[in-house]
Amino acid sequence: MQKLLSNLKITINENIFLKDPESSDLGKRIVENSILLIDEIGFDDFTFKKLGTKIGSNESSIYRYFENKHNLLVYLASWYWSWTEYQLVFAINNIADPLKKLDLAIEVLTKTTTLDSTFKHIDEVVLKRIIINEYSKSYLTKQVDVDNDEGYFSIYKRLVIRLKELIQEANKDYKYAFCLANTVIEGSLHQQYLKDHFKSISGLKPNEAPTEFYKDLVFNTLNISPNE
Amino acid sequence: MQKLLSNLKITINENIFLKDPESSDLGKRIVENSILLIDEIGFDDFTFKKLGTKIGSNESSIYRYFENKHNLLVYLASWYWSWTEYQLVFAINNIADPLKKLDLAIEVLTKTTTLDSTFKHIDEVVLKRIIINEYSKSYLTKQVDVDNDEGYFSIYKRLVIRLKELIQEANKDYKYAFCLANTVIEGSLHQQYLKDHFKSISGLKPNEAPTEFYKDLVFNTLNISPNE
DNA sequence: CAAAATCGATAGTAATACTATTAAATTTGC
DNA sequence: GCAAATTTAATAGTATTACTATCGATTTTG
Repeated sequence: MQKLLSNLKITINENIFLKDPESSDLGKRIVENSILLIDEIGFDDFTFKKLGTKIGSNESSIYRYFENKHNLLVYLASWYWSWTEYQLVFAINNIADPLKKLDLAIEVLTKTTTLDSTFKHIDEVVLKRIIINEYSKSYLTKQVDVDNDEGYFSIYKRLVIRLKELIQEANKDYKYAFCLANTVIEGSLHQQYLKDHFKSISGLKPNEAPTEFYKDLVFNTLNISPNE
Repeated sequence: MQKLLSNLKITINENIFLKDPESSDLGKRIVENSILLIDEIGFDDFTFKKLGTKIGSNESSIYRYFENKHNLLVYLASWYWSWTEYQLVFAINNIADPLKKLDLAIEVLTKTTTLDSTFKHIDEVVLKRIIINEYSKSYLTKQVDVDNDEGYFSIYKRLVIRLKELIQEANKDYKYAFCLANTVIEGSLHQQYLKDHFKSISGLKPNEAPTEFYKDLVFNTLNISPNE
């Protein structure tokens, strides 16, 4: 995708990190290479020691940026959802028709991710793979309620609320707008996981995004159809 | 729920365990108490050592039943999905109308779980909570493709295929039967998780199951409605 | 240019996720 | 009913993880 804004900065809740990784070269290398390393060996086998070796730095230095690897994952996820939110906002900006807005929103939220050159140190395609493979591990924990109170998931929740409002705008009488919004956002990740690892029960072809499925699902459920 | 069959035995793929936990008293205590302990402290903090202490047995004895805690989780999940499959099969048995069958299937797959007295050593209500909180960790791993080849997820996949066929029976022309089947089964777990931990974006009330949402979703999407 | 902040290196700890061995207890097979 | 086979408990041990603490050396900044 092309640049949306040349000086766009993604802002992440300060509770998530100890020192802002955007504030130094080392911080950016931590973020950049943690994405590559988690993609390579998986979050479960990922350690700060291995990351330190990869970036030619020390384990203890990484601990000065993030309390632990869990918080680093929350940081990466927040970055991804914030980036996605920007795309959503730009996509529907200046569009008046609620159905067209909803159509574009589903498009942004379910399509295959492409590289955004605005952020040099972040590979969005690889990051998306991490979100698909690891995102649920960031909240399926015993500390989820504490983390939630700290605001760790506020960007994600804001995105769900945005989609919920677009759904409600498109059909004022629909009773399950929140459930449907969650279905599209989280479900889309799951469908993409199935495509790669559970082919026999996935309804998607190797290079297909679940976009058409979700558009059909949402517009039929709301009993409306988007004006083309 | 009442007994379906008094001598029902849930059969689990032999690759998942080293020694069948149903074959001994210790094995049953391992299964029974692992459910309670995982629910209590979460899968991430759960260890065989802690389980050994809880059942007054030894870590090394548990390792004779399961290679590691990951396989134990796969075992518990297989048990849950197999049990769910039985409920589904019995619910739609002898029903001819495809729409009524689909309606009952959604009911079974999305409703709140209640205790089944057929299995004395397994608390299905607690097990369901584990499935909601931990199931995705059983496949979001780097070994997922190997595990899949070993048949670790075959019961789950069979359940998705059953629902897909019911969907297709209800509407022969619908193009996304697999995507929709996955949406109902996996999505239902996610909606129940949100209800407990992300209230502000959950569309469900504290004691509400997502059943009505999914019935509305499926029947509107398929452009049909169940005959009552 | 001095003070403050940052970083790398090293060391250390408790816990985890196992494996191996051995002896005691229990089950079974005849 | 007893010997053989199996199962279990107990102990010990290993490599790795997930940190914390300390301490110079280097870099940044005011």
